[in-house]
Amino acid sequence: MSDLALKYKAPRGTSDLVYPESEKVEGILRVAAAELELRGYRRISTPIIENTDLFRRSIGEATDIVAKEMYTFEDQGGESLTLRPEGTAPVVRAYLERSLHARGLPQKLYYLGPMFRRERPQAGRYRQFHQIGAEAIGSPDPFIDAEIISISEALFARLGLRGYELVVNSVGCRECRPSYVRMLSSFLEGVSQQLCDECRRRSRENPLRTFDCKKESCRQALESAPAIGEQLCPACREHFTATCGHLDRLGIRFRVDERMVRGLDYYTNTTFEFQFEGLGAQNTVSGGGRYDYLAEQLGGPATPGVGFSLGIERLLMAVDAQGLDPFPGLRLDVFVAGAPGADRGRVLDIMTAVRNAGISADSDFMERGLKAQMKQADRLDARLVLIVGKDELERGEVTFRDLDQSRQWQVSLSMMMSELRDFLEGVKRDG
RNA sequence: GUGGACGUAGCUCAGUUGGUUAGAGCGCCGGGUUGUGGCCCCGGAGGUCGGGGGUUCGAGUCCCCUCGUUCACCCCA
Repeated sequence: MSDLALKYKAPRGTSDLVYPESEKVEGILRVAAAELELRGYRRISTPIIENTDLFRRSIGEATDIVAKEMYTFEDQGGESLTLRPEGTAPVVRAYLERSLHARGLPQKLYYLGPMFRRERPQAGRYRQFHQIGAEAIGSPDPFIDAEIISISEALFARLGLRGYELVVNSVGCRECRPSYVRMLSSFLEGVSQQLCDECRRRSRENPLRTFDCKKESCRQALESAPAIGEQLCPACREHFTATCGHLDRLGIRFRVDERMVRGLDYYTNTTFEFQFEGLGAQNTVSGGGRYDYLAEQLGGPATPGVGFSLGIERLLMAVDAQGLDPFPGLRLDVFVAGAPGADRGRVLDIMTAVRNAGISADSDFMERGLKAQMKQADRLDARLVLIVGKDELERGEVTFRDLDQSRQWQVSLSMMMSELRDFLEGVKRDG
């Protein structure tokens, strides 16, 4: 295969997840799901494709995601479908479509799976990436904002992660945000001479975005820009204060950054991000916020909601960067090796018996010699090798070989299964 | 979409001012042990030097194009 240029490769920005990394990811997802379920969140799986309009309406026509990053296609029936670029809109759509409100409020749902955005890949950014996220739909209570925020924090703690910062902000509601944006716009007009071209464009199209310009000149020009905190209406201010208070009560450290902007249009009130050190330019591992008008925008009744989503690849980058290895790869319990002269059928019988007892077992499928089989067992990191040879079979025994200790002993076939169980229990107890 | 860096065996990389059979380590396969892994020794397989074009007597080495990877911008998980 190496003499020909490979014809097919994973599409740009996508990748294959192969063991042991696949097992590590599986482990992380299990812990994440456990943290969610611990808090009463239930799993929801929505389709990977949705009607294109769902995303246009919810995320916002002017956002980069909708304007240039969606994988959109027309199916044979002429319907415009899009590979989901994010998880919240589909969940809210499902909530409305399936009348989940009838099952009690709030509906606490979590999801897990691939998302698609057509961007230029770079560290921590892929065209197909994976998120685990949760939505609490139906409650305006700041307690639930704090709960949503706390989930990522709990997961990071479980994985032993450090070196991150939680940044929170409030972007107000449909009453106070527009007047703030107008105020900011007129401020930006005043300083437009000092802004870069990019920021001048942003001042027109999405004034809040000027805050994330990295150029020193722009940052200086924005020093005296009006802050949203002072412009929030009393209700929003109260909501934000309460949310922060609840975070304090939960013992979660955070920083309020009134200039933090998030990319989706549907956010209201609370927004937040967990940013990590040492991950390169894409350092937001988890983020989210409140979206109190989203349900109505999708044609449903006014329904408040809050949620977050967390990037699995970025989480994994952080885990690796910090040298953590919370989920080592799978280990095989038993390798059944056939020594020369042994009936391979008997080897198969033994392997099958072991597997039927719920103990993982593998054997040789390359018709190799014993030496090569031992090597294979070592490579599979087997806890134990059962050597089945002519001598053993004549005596009605098998040889047990402990690869870690380099010890071996004989066991009669009748005692094999119980000896096996004892051995495995022993190694597992000793670690 | 824009910019930079890089593309030599499965992996990590060497390859002198262009010089003619393209190397190493690791990995893989086999042997050294008539039935035994990890260490050691020996052998083997595996590369049209990303692809195409050009310059040259001669190009992995120079030039152009192209594809890919990667980092950054934009933006976001």
